[in-house]
Amino acid sequence: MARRVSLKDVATAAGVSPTTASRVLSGVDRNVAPELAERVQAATVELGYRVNAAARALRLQTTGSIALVVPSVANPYYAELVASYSRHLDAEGRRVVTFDTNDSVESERRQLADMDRVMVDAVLIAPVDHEGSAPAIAALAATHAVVQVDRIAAGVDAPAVRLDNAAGIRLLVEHLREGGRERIVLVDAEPRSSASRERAEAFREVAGLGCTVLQMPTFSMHSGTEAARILRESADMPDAVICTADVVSLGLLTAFQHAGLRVPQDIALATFDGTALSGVTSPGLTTLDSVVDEIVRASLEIVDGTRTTGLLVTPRVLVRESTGH
Amino acid sequence: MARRVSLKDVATAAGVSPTTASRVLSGVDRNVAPELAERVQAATVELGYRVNAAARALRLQTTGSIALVVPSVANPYYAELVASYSRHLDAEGRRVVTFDTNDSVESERRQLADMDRVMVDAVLIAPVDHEGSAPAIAALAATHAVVQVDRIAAGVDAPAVRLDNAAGIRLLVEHLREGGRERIVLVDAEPRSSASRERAEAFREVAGLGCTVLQMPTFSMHSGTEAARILRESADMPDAVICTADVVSLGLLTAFQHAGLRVPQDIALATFDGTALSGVTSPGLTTLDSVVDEIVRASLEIVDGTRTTGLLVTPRVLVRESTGH
DNA sequence: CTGAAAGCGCTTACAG
DNA sequence: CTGAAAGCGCTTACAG
Repeated sequence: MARRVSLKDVATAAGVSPTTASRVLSGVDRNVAPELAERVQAATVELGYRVNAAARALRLQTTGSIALVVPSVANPYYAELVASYSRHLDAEGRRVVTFDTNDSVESERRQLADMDRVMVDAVLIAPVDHEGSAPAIAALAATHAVVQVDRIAAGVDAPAVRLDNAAGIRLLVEHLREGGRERIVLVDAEPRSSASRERAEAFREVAGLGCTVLQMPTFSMHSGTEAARILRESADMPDAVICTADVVSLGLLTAFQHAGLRVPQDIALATFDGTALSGVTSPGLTTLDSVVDEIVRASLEIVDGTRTTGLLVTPRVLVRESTGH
Repeated sequence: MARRVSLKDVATAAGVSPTTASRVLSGVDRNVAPELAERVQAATVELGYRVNAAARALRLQTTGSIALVVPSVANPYYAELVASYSRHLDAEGRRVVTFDTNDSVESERRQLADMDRVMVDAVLIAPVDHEGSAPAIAALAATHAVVQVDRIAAGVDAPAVRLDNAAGIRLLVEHLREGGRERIVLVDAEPRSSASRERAEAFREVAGLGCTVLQMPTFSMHSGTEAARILRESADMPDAVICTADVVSLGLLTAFQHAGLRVPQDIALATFDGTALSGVTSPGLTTLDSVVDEIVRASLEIVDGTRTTGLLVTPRVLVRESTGH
């Protein structure tokens, strides 16, 4: 790869000024003689010219790129979030660049501090830890356009778009009770995120005696199989489980089935994210319907300035076989 | 957000030249009087200065960022690939920006054409389609540093780092035969990628009568449950299945267990990627050991110029309970 | 040890 | 319709 071809090279080859070449290629100013335009196009192809992103961004003061910072792209919920942003932005020639904080406050801090090195117009972030994530996000928000998605960090002055987790818990508990389930366990991650905290609090309020919260280290299939083991070894098995991440539900389900437990006959299982995963297991999993598209839409409106306030999305239950009455 | 604070603002506030301010902040030239350095640091904090990525990249002609273009971050195999690149690059102050082509040649083409708009030093790509992906990748390779990872596109002149898929198939078939399995089915995606083709070809060569290939549209849990349904409805059930993606294996496993089939007693199951997923199911899945780290290491060496040729990684079998003899 | 000046590669207001 | 010139915000070779 020799020195990269610049716009000047193209202009020289086409026998026009860089101004004219730029006008042709950026497609902004259509007032160029057709013949010149053609020569510029030809030279572009001939030389294999590609615009320099840094120069363009420096001049335009905008990049068309948005950063999305999530705890784990391996979590299907966040994978679907990424995919939805891609779809929405692709359609208008913009793009999302994804950063995985690996569920680590330290990694998140490092990557946010490093955000200067990436050209983005805004940063969308799902904070790892309600308190621990706050300083780095607040610092970033002082100089960048920041929107909190799915979760919030304590006291950060940036709009937030997320699910009403407490309402979600109340809806699922209600649904399970209507099916006659009384001994419900909530399986969640350790309450580091705002979302986990809100759910645990709501669950403790609404669930009565015999309802407990089981907190696993992370959202993973492994947490699901571990939770299944713990539940089966406990003195009194619950008659229903709510898992707050589809990937955890999956681990629970395979472990239950491996142990010969029938879902929903022996134990009901409800999940939370509503990713595609929840619909393709056997049996299908009752879940809160996915709000990924609402989150994406509202957060992009904030980025684009057509919306100024955050949004708390109200959940709905999507009933499938796993909680069959 | 008012006008962004520039280096010049910091310099003015600190009463030094932009040259000196730059020397302090870029940390390159330590020959600055301690007192001046201190004033610059103070002004930086005071004003909330953050370097402009575009200006820096334009001047330095390098960004420290690498693009990784994968078919689906929702696939745990690619999620682990992303995570591994992040780990390796983070350690040296560089970063990976991830692009999801959504298993679509059209989306891949669009995003590669759009790569000009993102500042990256190199592009690592796992092509969606052996033939269909070739033109866009070849065009990109003419102007960018490109490395093909995990898969290749036909006739593209860019180094490739990937698993020896044929060898992997041969090893797994051999392992299953040693356990007395004779009627083996290979469950793979439609042979659009180079990897799927290599596997199908190797399987047809090594597997005998009664061994068939079942090709599903995509790598997903849903493909796994569908495959299970198809196999159970077929006239003669196999006694072993090789799934070429862990996420497909997972779908198969839950569907088998839901149907009351025991793994491995009734049917053996081997998988391919060796992601964390394969180790946390019940039973654990026999798999090829993960080669993600080898792929990451070699591909980064190529990017950094300490390696010039591609690499075909030789697989190893990791035996777990799902193929128990 | 410090700073004035050049230049990375674009785009666009301005003059013609 | 076209082009010369300015300037986006940095970094560094050069001169002092």
